[in-house]
Amino acid sequence: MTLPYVLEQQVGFVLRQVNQRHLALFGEMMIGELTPTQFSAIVKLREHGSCSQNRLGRLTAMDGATIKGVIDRLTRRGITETSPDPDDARLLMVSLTAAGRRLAEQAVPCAARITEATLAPLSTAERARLLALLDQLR
Amino acid sequence: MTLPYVLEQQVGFVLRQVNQRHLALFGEMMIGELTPTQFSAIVKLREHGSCSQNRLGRLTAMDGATIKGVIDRLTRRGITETSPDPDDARLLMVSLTAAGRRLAEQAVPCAARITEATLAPLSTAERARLLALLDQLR
DNA sequence: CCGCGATCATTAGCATACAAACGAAGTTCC
DNA sequence: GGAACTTCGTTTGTATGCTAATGATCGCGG
Repeated sequence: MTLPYVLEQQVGFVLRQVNQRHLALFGEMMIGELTPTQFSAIVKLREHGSCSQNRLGRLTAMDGATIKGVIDRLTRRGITETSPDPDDARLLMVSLTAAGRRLAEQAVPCAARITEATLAPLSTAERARLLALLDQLR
Repeated sequence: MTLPYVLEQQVGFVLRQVNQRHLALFGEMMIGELTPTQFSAIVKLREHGSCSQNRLGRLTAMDGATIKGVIDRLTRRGITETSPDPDDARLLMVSLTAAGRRLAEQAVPCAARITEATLAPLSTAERARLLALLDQLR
C-alpha cells in the first residue's frame, strides 16, 4: 500500500505558492520599483561598501549570470555604479551611488514591513519556528 | 531602538534559497527533463483527464501566460496535446498523450523521492510542522 | 435579441534563474 | 618561468512568472 501523491501537500509546490504570495506583497509594498533580488543586492552593498560583482552574487545567493543582469539594471537606473579593480583586472567592482544610498535608507524599513506582512498569519513563536525549520533546508 | 535588518534572516530571502535547493534537487533527480511546473501540470492532467488550459493553470497555481508556455513546451515534446472544446469556442482543452501518461506513471514516484530528499534534514514531526506553517502563508 | 461584463487564449515586455561555453586574468606548483 | 588550475565576467539559450493589452466568445439581464 502506497501513500497517495497529493500535489498540494508537497513541499516544493507549497514553497512555490508561499513565494508567489511574498513576491506579490513585495511588488505592492516596496518603494522605488525594487524587486527582491535588486533589494538584496542593495542591502549587501550598503553593508559592504564596495564589492566585486561575483562576490556580491555569492552574498545574495545569485549566480554570475543572474547578478550581472541585476547590476546592469540597477546601474542603468543610477542606483549602482561599477569600476574596474586596479589590483585585479578580472574584477568589476560594484558600489551604491549617492542616490542608491538614499534609496537604501528608505527601502530597508519598507522591507521590514513586507516581512511583517508576509508572516502576518503567524504568531511570534510560530515565526521563529518557521525560520528555524526553513534554515535547515537552505 | 530598532532591531537590525539582517537579510539572511528575512523570510523572503530564506524562502528563495530553500526554493533554489529544491529546484536543484528536482533538476538532478527528476526523469524526462521535467521541470517542477511541467510536472505539476502533468500530475493534474493525470488526475483530471482533460482540462481547459486556464483551469489547469488555476489547479497548478500558474497564471494564463505561464501555463501557456508550459503547455506549449510539453506539447512540442509530445507529452500533452490540445484541442478546441466543441461546446465553448474560447476553451483550449489539454490532455496527456499515451507517452505523457507513461511518463506520468514514472514521474510521480520520482517526485516523491525528491520531496523526501528536500525534507531529509527534518524529522517526521518537523516536516509536518513545517508544512502546516507554510500552509498558513499560502 | 442585444449590450455588457466576465472568461479565455494569446502576445509582448520585463525580471529572475540556471547551465554551458568562452576568453581573460590570477594563482599555484613543479 | 611556465603549465595547470581556478576565478571572473560575459554571452547564449531555456524556463519560469508577472503585468498589461488585445480580440474572441460566452452568459446574463433587460
